[in-house]
Amino acid sequence: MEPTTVQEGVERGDVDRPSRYPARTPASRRRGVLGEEVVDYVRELILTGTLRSGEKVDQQAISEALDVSRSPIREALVVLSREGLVELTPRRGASVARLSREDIVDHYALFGVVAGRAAALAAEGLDAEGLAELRDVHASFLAAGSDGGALDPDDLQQLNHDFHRLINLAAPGRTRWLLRHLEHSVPTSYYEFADGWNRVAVEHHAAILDAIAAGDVEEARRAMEAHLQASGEAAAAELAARGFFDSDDDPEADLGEGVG
Amino acid sequence: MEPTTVQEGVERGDVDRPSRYPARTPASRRRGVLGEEVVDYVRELILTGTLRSGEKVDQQAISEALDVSRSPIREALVVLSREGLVELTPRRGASVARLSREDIVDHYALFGVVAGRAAALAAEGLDAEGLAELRDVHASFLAAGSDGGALDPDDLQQLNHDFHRLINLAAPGRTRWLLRHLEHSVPTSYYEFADGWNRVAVEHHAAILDAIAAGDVEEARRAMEAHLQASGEAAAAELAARGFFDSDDDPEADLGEGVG
DNA sequence: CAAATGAATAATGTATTCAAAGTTGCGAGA
DNA sequence: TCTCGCAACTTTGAATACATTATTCATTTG
Repeated sequence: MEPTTVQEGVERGDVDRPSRYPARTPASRRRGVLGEEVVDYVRELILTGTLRSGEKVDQQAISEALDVSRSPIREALVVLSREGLVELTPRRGASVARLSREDIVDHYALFGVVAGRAAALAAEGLDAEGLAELRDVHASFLAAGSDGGALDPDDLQQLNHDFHRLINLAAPGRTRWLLRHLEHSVPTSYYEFADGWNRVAVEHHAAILDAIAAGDVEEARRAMEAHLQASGEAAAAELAARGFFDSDDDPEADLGEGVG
Repeated sequence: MEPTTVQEGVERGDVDRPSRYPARTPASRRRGVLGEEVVDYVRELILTGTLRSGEKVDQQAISEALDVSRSPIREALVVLSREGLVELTPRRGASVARLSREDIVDHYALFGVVAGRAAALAAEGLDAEGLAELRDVHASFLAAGSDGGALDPDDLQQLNHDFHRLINLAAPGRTRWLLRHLEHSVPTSYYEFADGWNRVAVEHHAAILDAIAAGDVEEARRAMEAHLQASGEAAAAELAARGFFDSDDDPEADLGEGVG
């Protein structure tokens, strides 16, 4: 790339900028997906609360942190703005979207409404094979949950994901497409199986599975909506713990621009 | 532009400045929004059937057509890929998404499910003022529909849009956000009031309005879902007429990859 | 002393350049 | 003649360069 980078002259005391944008250089730097890499990077910064609500997103800082030019960063910011995680203001760049707790809960409610449609369709016409697979995955999930943590969180996350994916397969392509996007633009991986959430999730999944197996369309929809609504509460709690939301009692909150 | 738009997010410090200098946004200022311009341009090319399903999107051609560099074009393609109108393949560029008739119908079904949620919320707690406004808009729409075309399509479109917007105001921010995106990534402006569609729409709107006014949550949801499902059929028909879908009689149809 | 003005600085949006991968077309060999 | 392979051409994706606008900061002025 650029071995002769001009790094001198940056002797200012901005030691906190690199801390907020941790350097990262994955070995798999394939060309053509750099933008996606940046998306994941920034999304994680936002969802983990490193970048606070309303804060300006510094393109150059990301550029230096990931050793990537601003072109893919710009594209990533466009993606994130479509996900609703950042706001683009024409000549003023990107800032972290001001999502309230209500927004998160609402997001999951939407998620539930759409996933409920998928569940209803699954209850209507899921073939025997699909149902068997679904039972299988649920059994594993159930076992893992009862063991009290025999599997690591990643596996639980995978099982949870598989459960939903199998159901969503019953839905048409566009529904699955929207579900993918709704899932990605909000935390699903980190929080979900902390505490006793997997216990709750297992029960929810059981209810959903039963309804689908019984061909009870309305109940499948209702159970799925309830499940994701509860997930929303869990997600909101987790995000709050991370300092994702604006806190009035936080005096250090105004790091960047004094907004409101 | 549109004085009826709900402006949100513009929270620049000085809110009430008793100034004699009214704000003005010159249309000539097209810097910083070039990407949006390209988005609209390409989207129209796709939705009008000029760019056919599966066809490659030529960045250089757009660049020359709009006299714009490839940077904003690239960003526009990212936006369109998030809307599901184009597909980005890592080193092979962008191609028009292969949306089937089923996809369009499904898209509107999703639209209906989400809008149905908004309608349900409206039925739950729309204030008197909002309800009055809604009745007002509907009355205008009804009159225009009965006249048999006294207003031009743009005005009808505007009234239709207002009707839905007023209902959606009862929903939380994220629901409105998703509805906006669902609306934009599919034809809503061109087809809707051709033929006798406005007659049908008026009836649907009446049913929705009645349910909301009566506070019948379930009926409001059902009526809204039915309305958008019907809209989906109309949209699919219009798109088919434009040659949007792959036609079997077109031997040049299979240009790209076969998508399972 | 506060507010306002203007220059200096930084950051953004867009254009342009560059390297790498894809695509195409032609010729050699079976 | 058909197929495979190689080289020239295209196009993409990323980096860099440039022009314009936002922001900061010191100075001035009432």
